[in-house]
Amino acid sequence: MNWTDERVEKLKRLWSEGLSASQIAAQLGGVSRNAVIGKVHRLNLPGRAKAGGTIATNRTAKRPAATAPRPQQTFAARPAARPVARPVGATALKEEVEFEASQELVYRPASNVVLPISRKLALTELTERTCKWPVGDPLTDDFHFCGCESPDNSPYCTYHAKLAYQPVNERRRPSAARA
DNA sequence: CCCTGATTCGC
DNA sequence: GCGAATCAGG
Repeated sequence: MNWTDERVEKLKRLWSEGLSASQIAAQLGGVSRNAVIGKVHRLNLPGRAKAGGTIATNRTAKRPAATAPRPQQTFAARPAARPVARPVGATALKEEVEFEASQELVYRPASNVVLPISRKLALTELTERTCKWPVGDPLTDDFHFCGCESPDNSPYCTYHAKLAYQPVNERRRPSAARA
């Protein structure tokens, strides 16, 4: 992934808006936060006043825009298809089925990934370089695809490619042995 | 430990 | 020029 003019421009914009290097890296896709920081320095962009989350306050016209705090994102999974209760009624299977049916799965992204700003593309707007992660319910008008730039050979943007959802419900399957 | 940006230095 | 490794700090 090379620094095209377009990507450099985006980097400058996001940096001036106060996004962190890791967030910018997630938006650009295909680069690490180190790469972003390195590029910022090579471009001689004004750095942050102090490290560690505090946003710079000085200088001409480089006021960081309101850093819209990223809301704690939670994703309510579509209710899983209710398992069909089979006539083969072993107790274990019944418990399994009831367990599945009672699960209200709530997913949250792993803490070390940054949610990209979805471009909300329609299916027909996708290209080889846009993230194809579906968002929303396909049966509604809100359904779209992430559409962020995806790295080479990846159908998804950096975020969605390594997204590791974890069930908040830690409840174990009845048959699972305690560790 | 999580995160942040800054710096170094081999490539 | 690039960015991983590393450092220093909140």
